[in-house]
Amino acid sequence: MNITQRISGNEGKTPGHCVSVLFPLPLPRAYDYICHGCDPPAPGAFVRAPFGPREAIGVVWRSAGDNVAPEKLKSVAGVMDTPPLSAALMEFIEWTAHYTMFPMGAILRMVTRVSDAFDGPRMQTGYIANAQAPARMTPQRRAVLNCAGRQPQSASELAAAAGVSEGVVRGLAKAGALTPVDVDPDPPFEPPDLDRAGPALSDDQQFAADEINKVLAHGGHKAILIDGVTGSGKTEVYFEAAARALAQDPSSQVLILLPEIALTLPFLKRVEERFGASPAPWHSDMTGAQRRRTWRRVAEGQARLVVGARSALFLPFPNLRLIIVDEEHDNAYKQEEGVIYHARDLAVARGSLSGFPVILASATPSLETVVNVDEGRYEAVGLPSRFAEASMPEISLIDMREDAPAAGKWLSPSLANAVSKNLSAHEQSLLFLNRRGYAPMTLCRRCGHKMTAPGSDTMLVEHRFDNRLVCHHTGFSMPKPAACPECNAVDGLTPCGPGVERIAEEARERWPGARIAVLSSDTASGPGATRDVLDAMRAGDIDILIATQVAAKGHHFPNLTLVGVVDADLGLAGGDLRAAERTYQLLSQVTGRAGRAEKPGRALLQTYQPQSAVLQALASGDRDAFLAAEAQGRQALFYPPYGRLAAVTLQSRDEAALEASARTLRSLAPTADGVEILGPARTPIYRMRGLARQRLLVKARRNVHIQAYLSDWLAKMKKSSAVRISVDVNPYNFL
DNA sequence: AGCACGCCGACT
DNA sequence: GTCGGCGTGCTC
Repeated sequence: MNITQRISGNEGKTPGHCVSVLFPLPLPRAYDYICHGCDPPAPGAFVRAPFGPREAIGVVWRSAGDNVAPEKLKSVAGVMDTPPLSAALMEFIEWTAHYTMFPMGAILRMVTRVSDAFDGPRMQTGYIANAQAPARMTPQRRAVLNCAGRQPQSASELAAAAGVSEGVVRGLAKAGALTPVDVDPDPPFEPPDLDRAGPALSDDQQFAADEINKVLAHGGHKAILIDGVTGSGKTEVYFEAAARALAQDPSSQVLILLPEIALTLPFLKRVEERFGASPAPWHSDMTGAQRRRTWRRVAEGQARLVVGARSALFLPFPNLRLIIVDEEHDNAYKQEEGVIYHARDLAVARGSLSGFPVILASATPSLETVVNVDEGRYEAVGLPSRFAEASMPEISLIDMREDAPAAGKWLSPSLANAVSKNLSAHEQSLLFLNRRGYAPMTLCRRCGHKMTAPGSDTMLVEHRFDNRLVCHHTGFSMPKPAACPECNAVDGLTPCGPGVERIAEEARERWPGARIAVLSSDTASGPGATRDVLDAMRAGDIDILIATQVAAKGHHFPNLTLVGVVDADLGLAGGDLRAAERTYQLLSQVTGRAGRAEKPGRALLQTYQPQSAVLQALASGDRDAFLAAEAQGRQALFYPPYGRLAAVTLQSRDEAALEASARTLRSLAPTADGVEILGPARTPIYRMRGLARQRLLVKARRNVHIQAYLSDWLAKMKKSSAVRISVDVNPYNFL
């Protein structure tokens, strides 16, 4: 991504006792206020200010907003004691707003979202031991006193530890035998231990770490790719970089970004082992209190090492000095709801704005990143070999046209034989199919009706485990009906195609004695069950694991020697510009699960298009040739990263109005050098939740400021509430 | 995002 | 005659 697209100067000088305040609301600019008497708070300060009929919390912004008659200005109501936002973060907010074309306040809202961060620390009462014995001693009281120490514990903690009720604790406090103290409900994070030596590194790892150290020592911004196959030890290398960045400055902070799904307890444990302290976590299923703790401690600069999912980019770091983006190619970094952004791209922008390095790590780097390396904008260090002599799996293709499964079955004879052999050798197999549920489509044998979600052109997927039909796009679900809702034929509804549950059914039939488990993100019994399956797999208590991509990300199974990909062509079907690249990345990651130190693994890919470039590249292991061919194809068409792309999507309940608006919008498009408009066309999934959608694509040369073009264009369109228009700069999802 | 204002349907 | 539905528009 190109970060030379700077924000046009907003150089307005703030008048003496005026400040402008940006609110975390979807508003494009700041509003001006007076500070009567008091010194105006500095930019970055959190303030309360009247806003319309209510009061809101906002941030003092650098420049005054547009001119409003001074007598109309309201007064700032008060300054919060929350630490102010750093100038670097404010600049990042402005840059992100311009880049994504979302209002500045909407970006600030991502920083502020932590609901009760402003309530301040509501102190809790903790108890510590003192020398005074209570007048009356009881066994319960003795138990509590034995548990109390110099570290304050809450009444409930002490009571639980002593196995008594809280009343006993309170009684002791009243009797003076326990001293109550105020305890911050958000305990500080343990500081990382920077004197702790890291693990011994291999020669390759040491070389890579040294190269990165040179960049860190030099200072300033640089993006560095750590390019290494699965198991080559990228993590240890970037841990060294994190340690170095933390040691350079006692207040510096480091952020490790992971795709949500890879942010697991085992990863946090690895960080803890390396740094002797658990990092501050940030991910979507933290409780309100956990989020507040991380947010506050980051804002204070107390949390120095943060491990988080993409939204951690918007934590209020006062002195962020390094970002590491692990699995940088992962499309989960693209936020598709609310403010649409790509966390990898924003991470690089953040580093560029603040002058610190950004490390990208991947075994299958994105074409964007590879091209940035080739063109000299990014550095790269390679980790060519697997650590501990583990070898790469041998990958072969199964041509399904010649090696066809029996009718109603999905496993070819070759793949089935390979699994059988593995079973008798007491080695584990993984059957991979990136499709949740039992069957991806349900249709009526009598009338041909396809089951779709209400108001949507999305297929309902049968989940036999809980006997429901589920929409994977809208979240809609219903019990599987007995009769076709269209023609009322009983027993006409037929599951079509395979999902993991159906492959499991076939496997259980075929290998009745084998220990078989299914793993997908919606495993009915919840996330605990997922962990149990993963543990069982690692422990060797499962013979055949049938899984979606959840098993591909960040897990290592030591006794897994065979990976069978049930449908290697699946990801190619949609045909968007990144389909081949995505397929390569996913299948390369899955097949990389096979193999261990002493014995190379095997991977078999079932395909109907064995000649396709992706599958040939996977079979030959020639990643760089594949990337080169892919790059050439994109370059010829000026597709990203050789050109810019933006999607303009219109949506409405009213199809006629939608079509008319789309045509009008098209006709208003300014002609500009190096800009091409494609469409309008219906989106591939035309209706979603009752809204019909049309899309225009803007394809521009790299030197075009596509945001400026888009805002000129969209400003000409009078906005209506019936047809909503949204922009996605650099889209990844074309559904 | 809230919250008020405003203009059309079914109630005491 | 009023209560209230949520479309539209503003917030220094």
